[in-house]
Amino acid sequence: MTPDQLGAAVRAAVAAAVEAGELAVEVPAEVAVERPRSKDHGDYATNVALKLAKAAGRPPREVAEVVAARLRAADGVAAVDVAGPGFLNVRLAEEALGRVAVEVVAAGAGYGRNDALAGTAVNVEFVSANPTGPIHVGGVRWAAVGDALARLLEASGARVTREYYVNDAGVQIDRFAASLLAAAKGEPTPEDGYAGAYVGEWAQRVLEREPDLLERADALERFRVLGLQVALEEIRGALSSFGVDFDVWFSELSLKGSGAVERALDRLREQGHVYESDGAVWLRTTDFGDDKDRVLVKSDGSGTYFLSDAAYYVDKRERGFDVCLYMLGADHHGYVRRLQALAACAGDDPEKNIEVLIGQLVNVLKDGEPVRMSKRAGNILTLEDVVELTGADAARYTLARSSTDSTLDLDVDLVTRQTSENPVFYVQYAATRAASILRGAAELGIAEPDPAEVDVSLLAHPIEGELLKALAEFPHVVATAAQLREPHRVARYLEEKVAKGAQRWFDEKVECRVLPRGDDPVEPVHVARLLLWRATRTVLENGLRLLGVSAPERM
RNA sequence: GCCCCCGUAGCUCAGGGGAUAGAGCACUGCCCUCCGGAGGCAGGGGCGCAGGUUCGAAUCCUGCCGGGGGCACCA
Repeated sequence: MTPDQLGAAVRAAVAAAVEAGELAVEVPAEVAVERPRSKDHGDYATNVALKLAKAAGRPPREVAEVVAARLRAADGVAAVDVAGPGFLNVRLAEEALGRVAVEVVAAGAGYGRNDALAGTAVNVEFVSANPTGPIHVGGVRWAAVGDALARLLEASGARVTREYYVNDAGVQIDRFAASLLAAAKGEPTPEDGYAGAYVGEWAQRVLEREPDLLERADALERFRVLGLQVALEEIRGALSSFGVDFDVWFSELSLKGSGAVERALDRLREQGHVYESDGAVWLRTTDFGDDKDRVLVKSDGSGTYFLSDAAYYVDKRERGFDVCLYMLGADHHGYVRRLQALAACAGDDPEKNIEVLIGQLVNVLKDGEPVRMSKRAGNILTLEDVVELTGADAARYTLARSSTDSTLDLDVDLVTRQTSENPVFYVQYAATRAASILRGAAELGIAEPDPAEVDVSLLAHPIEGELLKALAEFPHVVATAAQLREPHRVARYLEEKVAKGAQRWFDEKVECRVLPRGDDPVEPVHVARLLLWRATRTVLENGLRLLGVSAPERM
């Protein structure tokens, strides 16, 4: 029985009590069921009585007794105690716990999914680094977290589009083109130009396409066009080898040709938040909490970057997305309010249609010293560098296992060391161990059982119970992580609950052995444990998949 | 000056109002040594400070202190 299933039973108990006139409250839409820290407090606990006491006008413990009386009759519940200020501590029947393993194996790759976002189209825009150089380590964090979040939203039933906004319209592209041209000619980097070693390499790639380029009058323009192509190929390839594939590469430049800018201006005017002042066209974002109004069209007639933002947002909504998710670095936090105000100015609900997530920066440490990252200076740590140092799995896991609210110290030396100090190895190793045992069973000729025919009440060891409860939490972890946009919750759960539980169980080599020794016969308990190992492997696979990390058969 | 994030164990970090605040690394002592020793168990040590809300605060609110990032008719 999972926490959510028990929650439903608790609600039913409350509803029955209300029906019988024992409680005068509204049945809550959701009740919190969690695993108590102390083993003395049963398998699961709920604070429902504490929450209902005020509305019921009665002491919490009294409410608890009423609910407990009903809950004791629920299927799979062995005992219910009222404890402390009014907690309900529930002990499950062994069989009810064992059924978790059956459910997990029966659901397979689908275990953990939910349909909370069914019918919702979500646009997840992330990375979107300037196409003037390789993806640097800050972008790598978003690649790892953004893709994991996209996977989580999909696991919650959403229709997700991964989108990369290509800033191909600004003066930085002029500088980029000029830098490539200078490098191709063997001239020094122009002032404000890009100076990394990659500039020379990419300039060569452009020349390979059009060898006579340097003699042509439109050389600079060609370097702009072809340089952008080379940059995008590089970026796309690097991200793809990182396991991140975007559905849409959206060109900022294309907004101008498509009429999207005009449509956005029309829509904003219709909503009545556009005005002219000092010869410029402004959007009155202060109507919706921004600290100042923003210019859309400058007094010289050209559009601002914010105008592109507006056109891009309106375009996304026109493409049918219910939720437009933006993942930005901390250096863009000032955009949050104006983007939300923009959505409101367009007549949308800034609480629903737009979400801006801010991720703190990554500090890269090497030899205990911070590594300065700068595209302009060229001393950069790129996505490829990180993958080369750690492997894609370790990098993705490490970057996705911390809250994006925290600045992350990525210690190159530590991540380079491929030891158990890196948590991904711990989790992957548990998955590998599960695979190894399943393989061993196959080699002994023990077939994996039909889940429905296993006597799961044989999984009676306390450590087996702990592991079963850990597996039962997975759907709730997935739903919560998706709802809060916090993929790191999945990683922490895998580490602390599943991998840990599996390792502890494995260590009970005498009492919880899976494979019979020597010529010992295969008994039902062995089969039941085999099922639990399969369930464990399934949750580790499903969880790692959500993070874009592999679950190897062997390491 | 204003805005955003952070402050939890020696270090790196979890903790979406609940019971005795958790992991990993490091340190100390054990266990398994024949399903993979890349493992397990135990111990020491912690919520920046001050108020407030609440039956209950690491969590929510206010102020202060400390660290990081940011303010544009740049892109």
